Amino acid sequence: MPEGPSIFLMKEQCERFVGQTVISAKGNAKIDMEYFVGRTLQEYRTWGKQSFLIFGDMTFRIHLLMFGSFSIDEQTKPDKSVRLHLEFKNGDLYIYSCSVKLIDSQSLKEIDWSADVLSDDWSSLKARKKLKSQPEMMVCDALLDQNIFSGVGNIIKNEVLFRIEIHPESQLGALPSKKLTELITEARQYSFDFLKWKRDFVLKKHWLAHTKKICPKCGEKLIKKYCGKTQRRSFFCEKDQKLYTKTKADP
DNA sequence: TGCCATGTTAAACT
DNA sequence: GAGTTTAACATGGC
Repeated sequence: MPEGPSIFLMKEQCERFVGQTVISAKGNAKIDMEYFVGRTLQEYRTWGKQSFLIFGDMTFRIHLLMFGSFSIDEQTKPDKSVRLHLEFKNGDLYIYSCSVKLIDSQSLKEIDWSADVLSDDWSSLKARKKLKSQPEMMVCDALLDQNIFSGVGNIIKNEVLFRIEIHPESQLGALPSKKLTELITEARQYSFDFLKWKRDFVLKKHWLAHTKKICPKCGEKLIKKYCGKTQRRSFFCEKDQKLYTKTKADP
């Protein structure tokens, strides 16, 4: 469920609750549910994989982590597993196995909204600056860095690197300028492709590298390796994806 | 049954 | 204290 585009789709479905007043708030999230009863959902905003339900001074911050899910109107899981259930006049929102935090709405101002790859405010220039400032960093880690590419997850990472033919363990500082541009452009572009395919329930069949065994370009075996500081699995083709490194490997 | 995975955070270490 | 490693959490599919 939860890479940025999935959260974006969730927002689309939840926007019907904006302007609505909470009739009841329940669930096993460790927060003061009563605070929201009688209050109106003023805005529903997302930043990468995070969702913000804004109620005046306070905001629910929801993160679906790896296994989170939601449903609208119909409770789809056992009652005790509902993390958050908001009842509105025009429907019900149920959210499961996620992280729910209550935050001060003021803190939203500190978020760099331009880092969200799906946002209209996305700034490729800022992304470039952030990437430039960490030349030692591996591209596989950079793509998963939510401060740089908010919303990008492991699937998008693998597909982007395959598309632009860069080895996941390449270092940012060693990338030619043109490749750096491709990295930034494609991180956003693939996220929109992901969104489109996810909307039509055809995402998986468009995967070229992620979870695949054979390279669709050259037919060679794909490598599966846990790369970088993030130690997330990477699927890549040693033949088609070039390794750019500046510093020598271990002495 | 056991393992793994679209993710993050906090505690426990060096 | 900084930086790093480990553990924890939660669910569904193979």
